Amino acid sequence: MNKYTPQDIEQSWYQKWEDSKYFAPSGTGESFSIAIPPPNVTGTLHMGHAFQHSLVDSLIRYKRMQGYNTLWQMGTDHAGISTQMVVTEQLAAEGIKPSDLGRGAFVEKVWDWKEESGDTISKQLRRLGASLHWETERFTMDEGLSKAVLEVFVRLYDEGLIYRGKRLVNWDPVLKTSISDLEVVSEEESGSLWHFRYPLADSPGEYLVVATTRPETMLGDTAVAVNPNDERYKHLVGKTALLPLVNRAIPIIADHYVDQEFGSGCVKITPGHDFNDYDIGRRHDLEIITILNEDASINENAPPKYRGMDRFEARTAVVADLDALGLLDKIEDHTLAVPRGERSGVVVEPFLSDQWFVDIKPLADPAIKAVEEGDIEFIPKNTENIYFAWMRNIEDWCISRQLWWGHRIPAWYDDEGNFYVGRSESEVREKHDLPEDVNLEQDADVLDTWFSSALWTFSTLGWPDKTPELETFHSTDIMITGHDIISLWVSRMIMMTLKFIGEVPFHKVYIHGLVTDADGQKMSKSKGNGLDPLDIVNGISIDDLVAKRTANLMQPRMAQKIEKATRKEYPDGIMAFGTDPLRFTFFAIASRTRTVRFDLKRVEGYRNFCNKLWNAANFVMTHVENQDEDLNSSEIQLTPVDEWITSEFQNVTTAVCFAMETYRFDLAAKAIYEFIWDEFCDWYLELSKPILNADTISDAQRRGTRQTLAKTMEATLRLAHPFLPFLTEELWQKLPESVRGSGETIMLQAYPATDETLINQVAQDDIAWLKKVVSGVRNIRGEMDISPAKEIPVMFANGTNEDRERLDRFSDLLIPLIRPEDLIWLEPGEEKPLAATALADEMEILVPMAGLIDKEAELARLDKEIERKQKDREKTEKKIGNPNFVEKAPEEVVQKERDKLKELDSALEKLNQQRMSVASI
RNA sequence: AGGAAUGUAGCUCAGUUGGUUAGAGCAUCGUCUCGACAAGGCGAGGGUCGUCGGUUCGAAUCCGACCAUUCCUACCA
Repeated sequence: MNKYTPQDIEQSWYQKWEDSKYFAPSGTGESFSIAIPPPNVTGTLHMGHAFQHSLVDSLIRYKRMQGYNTLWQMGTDHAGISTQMVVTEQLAAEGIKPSDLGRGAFVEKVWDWKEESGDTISKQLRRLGASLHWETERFTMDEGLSKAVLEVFVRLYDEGLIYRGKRLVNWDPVLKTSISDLEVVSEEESGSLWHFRYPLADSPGEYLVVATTRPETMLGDTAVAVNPNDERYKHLVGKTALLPLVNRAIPIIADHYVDQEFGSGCVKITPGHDFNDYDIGRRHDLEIITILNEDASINENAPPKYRGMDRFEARTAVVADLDALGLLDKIEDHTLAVPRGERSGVVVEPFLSDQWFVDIKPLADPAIKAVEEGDIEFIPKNTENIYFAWMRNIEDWCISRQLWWGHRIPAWYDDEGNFYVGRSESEVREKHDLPEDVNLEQDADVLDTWFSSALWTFSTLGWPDKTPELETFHSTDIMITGHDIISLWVSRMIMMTLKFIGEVPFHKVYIHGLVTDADGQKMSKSKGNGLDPLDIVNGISIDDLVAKRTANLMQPRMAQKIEKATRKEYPDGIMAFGTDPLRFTFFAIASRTRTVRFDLKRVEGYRNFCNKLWNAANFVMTHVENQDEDLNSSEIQLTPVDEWITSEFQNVTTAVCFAMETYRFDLAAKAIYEFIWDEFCDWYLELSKPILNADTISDAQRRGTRQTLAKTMEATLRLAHPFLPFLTEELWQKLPESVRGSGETIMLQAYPATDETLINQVAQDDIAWLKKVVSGVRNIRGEMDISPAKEIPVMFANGTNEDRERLDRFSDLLIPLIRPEDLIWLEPGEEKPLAATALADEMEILVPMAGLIDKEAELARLDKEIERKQKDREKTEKKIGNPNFVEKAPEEVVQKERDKLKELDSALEKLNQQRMSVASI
């Protein structure tokens, strides 16, 4: 076998698995299903996706091998805003505006783009080894899912849970659509606080001072508010101010919302352009004036001078004009949270418009209850707080978007502005008895993408039809996603699924941490610190990486900085690590923390681990190839070494299964790593060599070890398969059929299960003893700088009968590991030579000093050991000396301490004696 | 402002229901080409478990306060 090169072995297996339809549900056994959090159909895979889907894939493979009827349902969503943006930008590059094309042609273009780029993400998922069921792949805009969306909309409307209304919404003036609260990101930015003087209408010369961060909105002011308890302004409540520039008389009102401490204590009220002001406006029945157009330019409700100006242009003009009138009191520096559209990056405006809403309370209440009562369990538990916090303060959901790409709202308007909701125009006509000569126009808006995603678990299974798939696989078992998705999607799925299916969409929600770079920084395009998972799999040159990170930047001036940082961090680019090492890294870092730092050093470490497994398999192969006679023989005798590794295999199997049942992917990975490297490779393979090679070993024992070697290797590959699918398949296929059976693929073999009868404490104790002896000698060699090649005399003294018996029994195994000149058992009373000493419990291991050992070095080594034991002894003695401890602690704990003290005393005595004799030279 | 989380070796993290000599990987130091593996073997060093209190016979683990860091929600116009 040649070197481990992941690229060579990973490419072909996936194709074979998929062609053989191994990912499809088996149709037998208890069902286990997971719905993929639908990636954007035109998007690309980022580290978060790769992390998430690796976790899911391990679970699915684990359950599939355990015999469950598994379904990992594939699908993508249409990502309304971002997809429309991408296509709009592409058209802009050709000098085409969407309005030039018209709605129908534009939507055609989007479908073209979907066809063109839609398989990127699928290819990427395949490269990661994701065992998704592709044959039933769904898309939120496909016919079936669109039917589900229609059905849900109409039913909710008929029940009065969807309504249309004029409300203040977050408005993106570039995309010219409403967006949800969750699509708005507010970050602190430095700005100014302008203080303006508003003259009082009835008292010439007197004025109020109001402060604002958005001067241009004053054009839409309809009141000034003060706190009712504010002594400074009490006398003004009920009076009128004269709005400068506009010359509108506006009332001075009292409202508890006003903070007396902030600014002047007077607040200008603009109900048309501020959410808080809107609420105040409703409380006080104020006029609502909209002064902006859809693109955030000033409209005809403002004085002629400002009409047509952009909002920021108007800001400057308003400030200048007020200053000229002597009404600018002062300007202060002020940091404020500026709301920007997540997609467009522009400042979002509160904007009054006609929108469709879901009356959310009736849906939210049962959804809250489902989690409270444990029908849905969040993992880790505390992430349910995010859910509860959102759900308990939930506001009606604005579901309409002023876009062309998406599910068009199924409402039709007649010429009088009456609207009718139904599954189609003809249904509407029939239902409302509208003859053909009544003109009907469908609502131009589309639905929020999350409206269709909310139906995901059941719409992908065929709803509204009653399909066998729905029957078998719903509710799904678990949803694995990030914490930012809880409000966006998880909550909406729970609400919609409870409403329409009457069951939960999933029983568990596993929330994974956010993948950051090695410094804990969120990966982002603008920071230029993002990694493409496939670049780690396939490798990338430094020039390509720099090009990728600096292309299409929103702030092109960052390019230089990004390039410098990138060249510093990856001077040679990224080497091709392969999928398995990348996946294993994801499992290893999937602990219960909020953020997981991703460090390529870890991938390198797990690549080394894969290499280790590869080489171990290589070794096993040389001992099982063409050995069918031995492998098939029933005349075998198992040595304690074989019984021990078999016993250890049961332990690791228990640990991995427990970890998977509790979604501790990190602990599963750790258990596998330690078993393979620290037990199987470091000890078992080494111990098997003398058995397989020595003449003194019986044929039956040799066969026993050969079979154990083969069986353990084969079972270990199955144990590791959900985590390292490609490597394990490759190695498993190489094993002879007499070892692995005649199955076609490892991914459909049975997952190992613990066999309690194979746990062998005696064998484990034997090997623990053997390890102690070997480690003792190795320690002396290492500390004394004795070459491993040099054969040294090794003596044993003061041992028990059991020690002596074990020494006899295991000397053949010990010899190759410790390379002694000879092994000598000293009888009690027999004189001990001056020697370096190690202890294996009671037994002393002696390496005579003559010509080998440096006196000072040995004294130092002994002192270190004595000091360590002395410290431990003091602690133990103190415990036992405490009458409260002896009285109150459980008997077994006290006894343990007593035994420990005895052992330490005996060890110390030996070490001190040894020290004296060495010192006396 | 409200809510939450985290603080363990130089770095990144494990540490189940309180009882281990507090562990691992990476990094560091020493050493070795011994027929699976230098992407390796063997050996070693490195920690007052953020600080101070409390509960307990016993605390990294439970409770409180404080300090530090991070995130989320709502924002003061």
